Amino acid sequence: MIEELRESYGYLFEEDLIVEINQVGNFKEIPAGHKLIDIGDYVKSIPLLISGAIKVLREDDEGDELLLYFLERGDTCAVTMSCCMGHTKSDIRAVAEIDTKIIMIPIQKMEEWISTYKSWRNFAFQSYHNRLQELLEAIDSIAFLKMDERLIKYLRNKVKITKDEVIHNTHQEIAYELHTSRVVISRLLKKLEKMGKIELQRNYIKVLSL
Amino acid sequence: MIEELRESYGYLFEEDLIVEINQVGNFKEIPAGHKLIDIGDYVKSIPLLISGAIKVLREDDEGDELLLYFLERGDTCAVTMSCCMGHTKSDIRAVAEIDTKIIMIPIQKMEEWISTYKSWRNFAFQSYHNRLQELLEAIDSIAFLKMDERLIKYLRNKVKITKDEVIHNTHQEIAYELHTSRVVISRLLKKLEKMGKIELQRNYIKVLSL
DNA sequence: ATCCCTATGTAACTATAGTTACAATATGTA
DNA sequence: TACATATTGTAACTATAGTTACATAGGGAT
Repeated sequence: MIEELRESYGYLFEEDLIVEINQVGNFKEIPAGHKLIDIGDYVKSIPLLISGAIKVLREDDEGDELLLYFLERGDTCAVTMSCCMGHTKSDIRAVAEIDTKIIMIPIQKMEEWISTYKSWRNFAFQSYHNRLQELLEAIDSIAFLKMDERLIKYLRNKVKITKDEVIHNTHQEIAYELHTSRVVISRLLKKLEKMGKIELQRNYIKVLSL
Repeated sequence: MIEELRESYGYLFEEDLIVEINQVGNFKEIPAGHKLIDIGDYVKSIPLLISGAIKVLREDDEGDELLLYFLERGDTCAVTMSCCMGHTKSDIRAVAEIDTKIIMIPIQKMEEWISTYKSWRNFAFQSYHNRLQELLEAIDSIAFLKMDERLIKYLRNKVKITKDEVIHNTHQEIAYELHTSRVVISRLLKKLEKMGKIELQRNYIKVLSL
């Protein structure tokens, strides 16, 4: 397990820190679809991603969702970090998009390392930086793009994250993540199919050229 | 000037740091409407707000804007900080909403203090935390609210930030900040006026009960 | 006063998205 | 096989937002 850690974070952290993460961190394998953190949860540790992908979602009053962004190898969830340090409840939901390996770091260690390891501190700042960028990207999509463009962006991103040109989602699931209705998604997908960009099947979508 | 600094940041920073900020910081008075930072600018210093308010905006491909959030006393712009530390161009625009006093901190000092002053480091993390929250709020508004609700939220916020129940903006200006068209805003404002919530005049809007 | 520019009001229309309703098809299970 | 359930396709309609076009009005400058 320390080899995997070294592989993902060796270029970021000194050996001392890697060893310490290996000691105090809690290695976990998360199956696709499993919920890591929910809205309202008190968070006592933050995840470092070793492999796989985690999607981060926001919820409205009615309980409907909106996909914010994905976390990948080498990422951590700055929003969770932010909750940890502010000792507030989580305001996002995190769900494994594919099978994922993570190391959970307890909050005390996380805060301690900010003082003791410069590389960890830089990592923390860099994570915030990355998350701000992702949120700005999300805002751009929602505020500036129409649903058809958002859908295309979503499909492209899905292929990139899952490394699979076949998207294993129903129209309903896609509608949830884009915070719209199934009928709207079916309509737009059908249009993309007629343009020869995708191929629609039950329970999956094959991306041809987007 | 150090008194104003102490007033706004004394509860956050130790006296040593206050003195140092006073020495290296560049005190500036910004008149309402003045642009502090534009998209694409290289940023070599970050602002600490002493008084007033700064609005932070995002731009789309066509050059149209979207208001993200306001900065107030005790705030700094984490997005700018993030650009500084990543040595990238600014991806937002910052404009004084009202007359504003700030102290500009050069980037080298900012990074130095992260190592030397624990209170500064906490401040930096707290700023990121606050900005993430504001961006999530912005996403909620754009993704989950309809234009009429967004407008009400906007008007309420404007009153709070400017501490003035009279909003000195044209419909066109409001439309820019909400990334919609003037006609839409005029329409919705007229509806609010008919409901007795606001009073419309040329060049300003009086908020009665929102 | 007259002129000009900006701001606002409003109608009519279009475009996009969301909703309702139902048919058709696929897939798994008894 | 027959049935139940989930998924997708589609039409028809409504709601919301964006666009175009033009009228009206305020307020300053000459």
